[in-house]
Amino acid sequence: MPEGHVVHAQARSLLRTFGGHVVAVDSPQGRFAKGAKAVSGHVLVRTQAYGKHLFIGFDNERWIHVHLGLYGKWVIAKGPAPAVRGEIRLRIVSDTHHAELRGPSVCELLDAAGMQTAIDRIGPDPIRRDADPERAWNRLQRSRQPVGALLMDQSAFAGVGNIYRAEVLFRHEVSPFRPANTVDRETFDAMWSDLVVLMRDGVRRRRIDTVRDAHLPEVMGREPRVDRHGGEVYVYRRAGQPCLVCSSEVAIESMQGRNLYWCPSCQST
DNA sequence: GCGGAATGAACAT
DNA sequence: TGTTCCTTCCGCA
Repeated sequence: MPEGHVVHAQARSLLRTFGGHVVAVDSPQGRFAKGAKAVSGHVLVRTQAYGKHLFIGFDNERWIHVHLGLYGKWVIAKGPAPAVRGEIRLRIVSDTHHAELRGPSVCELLDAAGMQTAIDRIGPDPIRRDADPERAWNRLQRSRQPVGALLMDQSAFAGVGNIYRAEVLFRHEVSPFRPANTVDRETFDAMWSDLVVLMRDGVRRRRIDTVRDAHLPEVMGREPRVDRHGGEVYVYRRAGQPCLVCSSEVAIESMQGRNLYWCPSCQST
C-alpha cells in the first residue's frame, strides 16, 4: 500500500540483500510460475524504481516488473524461507535471506524492450535524479483537470499518491479544485522542489512526514499527530479535525474515486 | 469474529 | 462513475 517512496526503499533493500547473488525464485501461489522459472538460478544484478513501479533485473537480461497496487506487500527477512502461508505470488531466496511478495496488482516478466516500454509510460519521478520536471510542467499547462487529479496521474507525477497529493497542495496553499492550467510556474516549481525533498525524505525514513520540518511557523511546537499510516501530516485522513494552521475543519470529498483531504480555508484558491 | 477502509489503477459501462 | 483485483489492518461488537 505504498506511494513511490516505499517502492524506492524496497528497490534499495532488495538490491542490498540480493544484489550479486544467485537466487532461487518461485511462485508458491502459481500465478507467476513461468516468470519465476525464467529467472530462477540467475544472479539478481540490479533494481530500479520509477514512481510506484519496481523492476528487478537478472543476469539473463530479464526483469521482473512489480506494482503493489493498493494491497501489495513485500517482506524481506534473514534466514531460510519459512513454510508457505497464504498467497505468495513471488518468492526470492538466497543462501542467507528470503523475500515474499503478496497481493501485487502487477507481477510480470519483461525483456529489455518490454521494460523500456513500461518506463516510457511513467512520468517524471521526483525521487529520481534523472527526472525531468519540464514534463510535469507541460502536462500541468495543457490540462484543465483539477490539479488535485493531475497530481495523482502517474504519467504526470510518478510516485505521488493520495498522501503526498493532499500534503503538497496544503503546504503550498493550493486548492485541489483549481484547474491545473491555472497553476503558475512559480507555484509549480515550489511544489516540485517540495515533492523532491518530501519524497526523498520519505525513502530514508520509510514514512511520510510533512509536518516534521514545520514549514510554517504556526505549527512549530505542536504535539505531533501521527496518522496510523505511520507519519505526521497536515490534512491526510484528518477530516473533521481542526487544521493545524488555522483550526478550520479539514474537509473530505471523493475526487475520482479517492478520498481527497484539504483545508477549505487555507486552500481556498 | 466481522465489516469496512486502505498509501492504486485497469477496465467496463 | 462504478467494479474488480485481493491483502492487511483497524474499529467495533
